[in-house]
Amino acid sequence: MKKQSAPTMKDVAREAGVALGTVSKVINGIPVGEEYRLKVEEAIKRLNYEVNTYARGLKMQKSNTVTLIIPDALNPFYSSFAHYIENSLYKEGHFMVLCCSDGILEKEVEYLNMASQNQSDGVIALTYNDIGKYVPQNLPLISFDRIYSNNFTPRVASDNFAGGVMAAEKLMECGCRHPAFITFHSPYPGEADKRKDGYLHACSLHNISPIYLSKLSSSNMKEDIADFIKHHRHPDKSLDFDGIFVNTDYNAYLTCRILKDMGYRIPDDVQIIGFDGISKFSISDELFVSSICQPIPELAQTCVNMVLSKDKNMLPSLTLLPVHYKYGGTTKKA
Amino acid sequence: MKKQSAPTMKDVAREAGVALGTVSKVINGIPVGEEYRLKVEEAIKRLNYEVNTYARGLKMQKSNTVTLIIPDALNPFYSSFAHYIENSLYKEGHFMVLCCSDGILEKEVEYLNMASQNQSDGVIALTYNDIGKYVPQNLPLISFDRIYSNNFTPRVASDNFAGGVMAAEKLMECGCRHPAFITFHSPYPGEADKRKDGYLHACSLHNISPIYLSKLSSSNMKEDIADFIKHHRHPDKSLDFDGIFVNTDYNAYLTCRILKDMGYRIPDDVQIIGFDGISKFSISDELFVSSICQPIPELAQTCVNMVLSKDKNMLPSLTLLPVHYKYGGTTKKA
DNA sequence: CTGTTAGCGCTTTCAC
DNA sequence: GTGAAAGCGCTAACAG
Repeated sequence: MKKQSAPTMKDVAREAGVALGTVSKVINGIPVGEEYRLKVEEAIKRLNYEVNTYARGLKMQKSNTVTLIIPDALNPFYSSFAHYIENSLYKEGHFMVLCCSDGILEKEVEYLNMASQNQSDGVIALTYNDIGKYVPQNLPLISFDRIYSNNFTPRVASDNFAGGVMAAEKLMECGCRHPAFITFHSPYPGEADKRKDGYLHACSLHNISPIYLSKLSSSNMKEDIADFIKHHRHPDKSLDFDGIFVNTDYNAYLTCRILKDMGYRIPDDVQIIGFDGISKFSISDELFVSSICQPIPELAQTCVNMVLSKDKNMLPSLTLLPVHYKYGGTTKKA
Repeated sequence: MKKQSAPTMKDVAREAGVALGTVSKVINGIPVGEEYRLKVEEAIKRLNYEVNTYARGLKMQKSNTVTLIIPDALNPFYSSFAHYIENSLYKEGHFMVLCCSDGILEKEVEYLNMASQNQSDGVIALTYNDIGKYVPQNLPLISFDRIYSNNFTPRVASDNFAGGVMAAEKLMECGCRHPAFITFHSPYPGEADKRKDGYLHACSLHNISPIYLSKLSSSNMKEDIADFIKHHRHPDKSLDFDGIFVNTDYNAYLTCRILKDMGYRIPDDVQIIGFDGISKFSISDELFVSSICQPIPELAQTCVNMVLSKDKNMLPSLTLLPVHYKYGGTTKKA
């Protein structure tokens, strides 16, 4: 019976007529006599040999694998992020283990432990919860946006404050005089909260203090938005606002729908700017709403660079990348 | 200096005062004296011990890891599929290595080799290319939709033929008398081609032979669609068709846009049915177009069951899951 | 520069 | 029942 399993280094050594160590050297690019190298390379090709990464991982205590934890891969922001993380990792010769936590702390912790025991070279996490105290020792972790209670995990995020400012200025530039603001945020603090701060800051520079709705994310955001609008609607149907900055494209889209259902025209009666930059089908270049776009590919690349970086002690504790405005049909053209 | 790396089985054995093999047995659920078991379990807890999956993988030749190859994680169909694959895998105690191939054959082959050398327990592939002859031996592979030239890889797909039939019947039920058909397909044969067959079959039962556009996927599908429509438009603006089945939601959405831009009303002038069942933001339940929906969670579960199945020789070579129609605003309500 | 060898942490005989 | 010991395939230190 023929040998069932994949050829090993030993097989290559026998085939090439050299010692085991020599094969290892050839594979790892350590200088070796020309003729030896050729013999080994031929044998490798002949046997279709591939190094067993488990044996190597066991020896080297590393795996060429990085774990990405996101809430889910349905939300287009998360899945795009995963896509670009994979791309960047691939360029660096690493593979991505993708974990969808559903935002459940227990799952996040379980994935973290798995990453540790599986010798993941690191973890990039985009979580709802504070996993600060559950991070295994010696497991490099980079956080997207969320700040963890260990106060230690380097964070990468978009410049949300600047994005908020940008949203306010764009709305005014497009003729808004009464900007409003809607946000549904998570109970845990993150950079995303700064969208609001930037917006309010920019408004205050114009001596405006916008009306706003600020609540925790929930399942009845639609009703909350509708209530907010009704609360600011006069008997003659006029509104207290002529523009709204909404903290995510999805919420902005909901807001649009509700306003349209009430008979308002977008952007004529109310202009809307969202945040994220999600395009329809994720592959067209058509946004759901005018938006402050996060630079997802660059955010991903930055996370990858950091998680693979050699001297983890030299990593900046916070890295903020610039956002940009993109027209998406819910603002007036300049 | 304290021990840096994670505790090993040896540490547990020392801590518990038992032999190495005993610890292994406890961990693997092999019967062991009650008092020994307790001692070991305590020691494990005390040291916060976790098995090193690389050592185990090296020994066992398996990794609790399954590789998923998709073209990208931007397209919502692919990313949803990835999401549910991950979910199903997690339930079975496995992890998912996600690979985005960009539809490039070389990358697909490279990922396949990686999966083999990384001792992936199997691969689920949704690819553009025919990777049939590059599949490493002994690597369990399940194909989504695509048929490979090795004629050997079990396939899982939606019942596309039934979906085509369903689309035709739904259009007629909604009052269409002149159904048309638009498809942009890949150069490689897959179950998805049957959407057309089913549609034409159902039409022929009604003694109709629909006009249609059938081309290879490309970057200028928009123009192709526009040309097709113009070709079937009369001087009085009337059209040769009053309903179109388009082979994907994305293409259906493009078709909608083009028709609207030309001044036609959807669904009043033309009804449109797509295929896939993609919802806006992937998380709302609002479709882009009325659609024949693929049962993504079930497809994923089926792929996972098959790739992890014990007797690979008993796997059906083709498994077709039922689709269903869902209203999405581009058809008339019954 | 080459070949030999000792483990990496684990599972699994095989004696006891 | 338990414990000792032999590897899984690889790397790296060391001797030749």
